[in-house]
Amino acid sequence: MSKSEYLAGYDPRAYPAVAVTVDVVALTIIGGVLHVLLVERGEPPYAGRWALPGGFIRPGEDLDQAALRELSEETGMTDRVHIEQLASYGAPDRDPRMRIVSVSYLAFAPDLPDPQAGSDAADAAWYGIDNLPKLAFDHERILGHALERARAKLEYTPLATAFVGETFTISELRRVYESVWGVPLHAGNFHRKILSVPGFVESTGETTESGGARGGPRAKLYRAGDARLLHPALLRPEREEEIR
Amino acid sequence: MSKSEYLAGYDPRAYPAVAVTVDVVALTIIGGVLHVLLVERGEPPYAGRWALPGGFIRPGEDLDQAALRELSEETGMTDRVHIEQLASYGAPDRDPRMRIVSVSYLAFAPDLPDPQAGSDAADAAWYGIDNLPKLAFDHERILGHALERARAKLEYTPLATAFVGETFTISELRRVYESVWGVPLHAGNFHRKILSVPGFVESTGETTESGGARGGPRAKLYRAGDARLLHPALLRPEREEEIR
DNA sequence: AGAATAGTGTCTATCAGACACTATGTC
DNA sequence: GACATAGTGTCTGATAGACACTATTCT
Repeated sequence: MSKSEYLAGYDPRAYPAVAVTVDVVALTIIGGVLHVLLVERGEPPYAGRWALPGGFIRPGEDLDQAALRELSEETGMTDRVHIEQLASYGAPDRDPRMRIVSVSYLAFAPDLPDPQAGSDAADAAWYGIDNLPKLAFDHERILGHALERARAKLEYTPLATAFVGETFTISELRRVYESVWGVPLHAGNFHRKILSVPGFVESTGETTESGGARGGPRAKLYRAGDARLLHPALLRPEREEEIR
Repeated sequence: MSKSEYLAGYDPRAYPAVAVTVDVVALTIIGGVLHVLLVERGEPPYAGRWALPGGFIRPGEDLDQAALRELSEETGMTDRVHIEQLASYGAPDRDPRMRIVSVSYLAFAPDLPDPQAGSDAADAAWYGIDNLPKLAFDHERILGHALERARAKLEYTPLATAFVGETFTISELRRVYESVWGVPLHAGNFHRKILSVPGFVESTGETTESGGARGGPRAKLYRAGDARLLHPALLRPEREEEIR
């Protein structure tokens, strides 16, 4: 069959159906450690294995809507949730049931409630990023890509404010960066840097009710500013190993 | 129907089929101007309208493979082509025929041959980025996202070397940046900056056969180095308007 | 000769990071 | 009192960008 015949006669409806799913990498910070939301699968394939929450898109539903729905089914949250699309995965054998193309999403939220298991999941829980179980499908790869994206976006967008409350201190913001990047940052320099980026944070004029748990003065409170990009960016410390 | 019943009974095969396509934003530089590959649609919907090259994924084919196939059908090129995935688009009404989720790809190549129209396309041509026709579907949106991604990736990856030949001069590389970013750059500072980024380019020891068309000394030739990330990055000049 | 280009020298304002220090709070 | 934290001062090395200049090659 020539290329022309192949193309002219190609009709997707003549082939086995393709299904499209969304998989959500939902991140939050618990006790200073980055956590990801996982569900324990109740049905084959991979029954009993942990996986990213996700599911099939429904008729009339846009991809973003599907991701937000899947997330709210597990967490109940729809407010103050930042969600954005990541990559899509379509290896022919990535799901043993049928051809499935999955669109992955990244979500961030502050102090999330305990997750609720959906009916297709036996359980749902937040897992510390350094304490992950083996995941179903190609979800480890998806999670890896999502983490790298999250780390990079902290550098040049005000994304970190999505991990904290409506108002926050500079130290709280610093702990977000430290948790996601996994490196300690210099408190003094970080403080100055944040305040020097136009539109990143704006002062509320208030301070915390009391000092820190282990002492220290009351900290000034800030809220997210109107910047969509940070300029100059907050660059991660040198990562020589990633360059080549 | 409760959430549980809905989820437990949900079977994608019970719903109208979803089709998955790939759409490729292929960029090259012709005469110092960034160009994008477009095809003129031969069949409804949008017959006669220009669109991004693309098509349905085939059984057994990964997404990346599908994108490369679509690109080679129009250009005949498979070598020295950089291709990478961008976003996916799945608005329920983005194609009038049926539910179609499209995965977009970005491709770059140097001095491409004239495009060949596939049988599903009436024509194929390179369009200057400032001289585009009205596009079919949501392809203007896809193209906009692709351009922004390409511009950003020039900053922190050696992607520019994908637009030039195997060996190139620093000036050729500068013209890539100027074409894609659409701004003039300072030749002297650019030169020094490129050579200061470890692994971006490496000298071949050769020079051009002759000086430039309008005079000037022979330029040293370089080839792409082994860096995957540029550090420090080559930042675009200030873009105040994009920050908020 | 005149013009354009390759490549280098140099200066300045800015910035990241190191270090130090004060003030304020908790235990 | 001991200790941790918030926030600021200051210094240094690196860098981006402006400007200048020389050498080379084309028309």
